[in-house]
Amino acid sequence: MPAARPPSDGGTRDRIRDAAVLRFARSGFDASVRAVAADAGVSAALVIHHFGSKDALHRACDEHVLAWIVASKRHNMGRATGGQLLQVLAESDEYAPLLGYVMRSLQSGGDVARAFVQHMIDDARVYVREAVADGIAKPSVDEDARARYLTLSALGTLSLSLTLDPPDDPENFSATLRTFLAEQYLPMIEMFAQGFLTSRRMLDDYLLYLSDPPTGGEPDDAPATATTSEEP
Amino acid sequence: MPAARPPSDGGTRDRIRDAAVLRFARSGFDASVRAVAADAGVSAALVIHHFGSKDALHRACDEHVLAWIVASKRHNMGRATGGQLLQVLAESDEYAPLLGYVMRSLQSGGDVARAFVQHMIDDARVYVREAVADGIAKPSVDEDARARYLTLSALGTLSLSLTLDPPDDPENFSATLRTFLAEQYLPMIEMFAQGFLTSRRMLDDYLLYLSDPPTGGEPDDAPATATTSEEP
DNA sequence: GCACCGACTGAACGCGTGTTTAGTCTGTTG
DNA sequence: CAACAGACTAAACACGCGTTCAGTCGGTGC
Repeated sequence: MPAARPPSDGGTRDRIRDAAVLRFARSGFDASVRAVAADAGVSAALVIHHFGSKDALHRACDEHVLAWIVASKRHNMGRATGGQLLQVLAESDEYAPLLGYVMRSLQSGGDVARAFVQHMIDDARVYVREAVADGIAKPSVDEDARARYLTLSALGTLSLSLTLDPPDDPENFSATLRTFLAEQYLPMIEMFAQGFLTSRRMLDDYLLYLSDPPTGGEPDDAPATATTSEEP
Repeated sequence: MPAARPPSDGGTRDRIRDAAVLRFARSGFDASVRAVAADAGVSAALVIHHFGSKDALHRACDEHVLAWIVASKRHNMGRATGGQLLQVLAESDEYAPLLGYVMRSLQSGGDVARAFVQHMIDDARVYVREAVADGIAKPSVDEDARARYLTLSALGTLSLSLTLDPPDDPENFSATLRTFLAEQYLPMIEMFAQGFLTSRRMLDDYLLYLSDPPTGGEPDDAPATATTSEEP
């Protein structure tokens, strides 16, 4: 007979899954089944009974978090521009632990990481296109590549920053994100606003180089009359 | 009696350490002591005999890789600009596995990761300062923050990219890095050359906001007379 | 010769892991 | 009531791990 636990709160299986998401976010995916079980207030055997194996539990957590990502994106659509999406999500204390799970996945790879990043890239593509149409952002030679780079860069910088000095309180993702932005927002926006180089020369040289590759097949547009440019 | 192994090549301890660096780079730091021992052609007990514990072996690998970083930086100084440092290092097949080790550390955190990143930041500071002095790069409001951001951004993007789709052959870092650059070089240099936004407005607004914070203590320079700017 | 020492090994120990087993309890269904 | 089903657990199992133990080898100093 279990002691001081609500006899039927909303499905023991879900409670175990939620506890697992939280524990994985806190301690990484090496956390033991027994630790998850203890968090959920059940025995380790019951975890296996409900999910079959630890791997299957991991997959169930992935699916749950992934479903949440899709749902919350649909809900928050239009409420924030691309750059502030994470911030808006993190503000909600309810969803913060789920973002912790996503950050863990980002460090470990796997399907959630890929799917999450792909969603972010798709969003970025939309936001960037709108920004270009509104005259806020400069156009790019390859919009898809830029959206991908911007996303990988933002998430990679955040992930590496968190890995290098882990936050004191991984639970409160909102505070963690604020700390990160307080450090990186200035150089980031400076880069966005004015770039880094004083001239377009390097870019133009590389574009020329692309249109006249030194080896392999020919490109798909320019007739390529210029060489790799050596005059000033 | 050991069978077909050179009786004295250069110290068994060093051979074990080198094997460990390689194995950790390939399989991560969860690789077992027995696996390292098998790679080195010795027994697991001998590994412990020489290093005391697996943790100590890990630390020895860290120190070795760290020492290599310092030495090779000293050697390669001036041979490459900041952005191409990694590329130059990766070209040398001899050092490629060590870079694999560094990338693993970047994903796992710890002292090597911090020290490596700090070295890269220090280098970036120098290179950026020279670039600004030569008129190649635009000056920044906070040069240190920019050097830090540029480094974290570059390494974070690379690390995340490698985590999301791990290379087929983690051994030769050179090919891996070429693949990465082939995908990301264009949007990267585009960002460096022209930035992203069409106007400095967001940056200037943020600078004004910094000089007149809405709460807490006052800043250290401007007398802060402007509000948070709402006119065009 | 003989004692000593460090390199080195195979076998074992202790522990934590994921998983299985056997069984108890509770609610439902005939 | 009897029979079944599923939630749930304590105990055990099998395994891989880092580490320890007891002992063998080969070289060196006396």
